[in-house]
Amino acid sequence: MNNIRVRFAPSPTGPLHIGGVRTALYNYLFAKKQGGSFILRIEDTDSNRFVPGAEEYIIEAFKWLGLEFDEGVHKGGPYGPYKQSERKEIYKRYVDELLSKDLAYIAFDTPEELEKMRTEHPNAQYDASMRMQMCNSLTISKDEVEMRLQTGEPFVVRIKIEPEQEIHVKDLIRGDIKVNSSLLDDKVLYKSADQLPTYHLANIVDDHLMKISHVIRGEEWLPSAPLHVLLYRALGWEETMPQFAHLPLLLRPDGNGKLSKRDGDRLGFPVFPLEWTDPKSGEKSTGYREMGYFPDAVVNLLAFLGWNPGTEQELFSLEELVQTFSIERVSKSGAKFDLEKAKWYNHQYMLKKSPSEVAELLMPILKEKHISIDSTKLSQICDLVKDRVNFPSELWDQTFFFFQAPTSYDEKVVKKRWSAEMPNVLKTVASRIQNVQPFDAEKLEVEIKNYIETEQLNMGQVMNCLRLAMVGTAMGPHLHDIIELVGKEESVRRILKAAEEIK
RNA sequence: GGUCCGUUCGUCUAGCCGGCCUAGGACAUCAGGUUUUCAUCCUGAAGAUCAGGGGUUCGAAUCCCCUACGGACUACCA
Repeated sequence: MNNIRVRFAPSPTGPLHIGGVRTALYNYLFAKKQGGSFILRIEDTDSNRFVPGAEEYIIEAFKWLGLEFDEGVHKGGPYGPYKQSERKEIYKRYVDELLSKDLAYIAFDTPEELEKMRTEHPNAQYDASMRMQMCNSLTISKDEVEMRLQTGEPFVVRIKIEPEQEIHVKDLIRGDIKVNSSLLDDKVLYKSADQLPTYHLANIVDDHLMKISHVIRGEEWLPSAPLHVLLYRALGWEETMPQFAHLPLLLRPDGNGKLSKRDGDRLGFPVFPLEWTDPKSGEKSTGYREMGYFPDAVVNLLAFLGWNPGTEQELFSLEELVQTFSIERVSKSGAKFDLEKAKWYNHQYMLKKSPSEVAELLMPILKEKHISIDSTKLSQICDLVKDRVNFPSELWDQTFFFFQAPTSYDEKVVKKRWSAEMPNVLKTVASRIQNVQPFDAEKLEVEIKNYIETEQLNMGQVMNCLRLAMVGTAMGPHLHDIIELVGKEESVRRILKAAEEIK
């Protein structure tokens, strides 16, 4: 382990959004490429928004994706605790330090007073130009501050931003960003109500204490990055400040805007890695896992939403991504999620699976239908159809005829291919295949083709009618393979039945 | 409104330290081919005047400026 340390720091306010998963993935790839550490920290400084189950969900999601943390809430580590609500005392120390250094101040303004200030001065913010008109330790006497504190009056601590300073944020993806400090407001760092810091302070303190070397996070944090730089400076940590990289956002597939849960529901793709049931409303949202996406496919497709290797290779395992990833190749503009490409990725990973792995995917569906089958045979079946499906759920539609006889015959195909002599042709085929030894695709093909050719029948017509008998419609893998796997007895039965029933 | 970030085929993007770009690849689309069928697969086509306008230069998608558009942020949320 070297000194590269990155963290993924979600707040447990609900299920993990797929954009968050991508942020975590980029953090992971960045760290692992350099042999660094990947840390999970839970940012639960907003007690009002806590959602039960969210933390467990996050951990399970990464387990499914195969992204393993080196340190974190669920496995500890040398820089714990990794949950901000358990670090109250730590933050308090630094709040006091900022206060004593006069780099922050105590404010007593009520929500109503703040509201009033904002309506009276529409373009104003709580900053150097405004703070002397507000109720805080800068405007009231020391004694009064003391008295208010004694009586337990709620307060917040705000950072005291020095105006007219030029702040530089160095971003690994976007380069140097300059902002004048006058544009920043005196952000709340700490609230007495729950004795917790806000994101900004907790974030800086934790990243410093946990020796985070690189902060890789979503673009929505870019506007507050200058504030963070100022906080590092105020705490005397600017020398060891982590490097920043702000990732482009994941956008909705149609129109513009940030990807949201609603888009997923409307357009039919998941925005969450795993299924999530809202504990309050009971509303259920599907996940990639439940839709039949493979974790390595999700990792692969997410990696390519905003990054590419610069070569023409598009299929990467997690290990290959680790080797190839570089933060410099992350693009600057937002990426729209493309459902079709997502399906294609899943298909590619379906193709990579062995017949027995695909059989494992089909097994639960068969079990549900009370169908039992020899596992070697099932593997053979799956080998025949795996290149025809994107998701495990499509497997049944491609294989049902191996397990049960068709219950109806596709009228279109009947109309196109059937003729008066077909019943007799089928009967002859049925009797001919009785004697095929061994009963395999190769021998069956010879026998059937031989018959069609010597009798000078129409190959397309006979084969399609035979398929109609075996499958019920014009689809599926090579017919001889189907007949072999369905078996002699059942195949003959189906062919004779079709000869009787199709008119 | 203000601040910051962004803008190459429908989508993800390559290219961006200027000439090899008549802008490359992938997904999707369409057309052929393979196949007894459907799917896969193979081949090909169509698809971007590089957001628009000005510069700089012998030469710009690539550098600079302006405009437009999009997004994020603008909470005692993260």
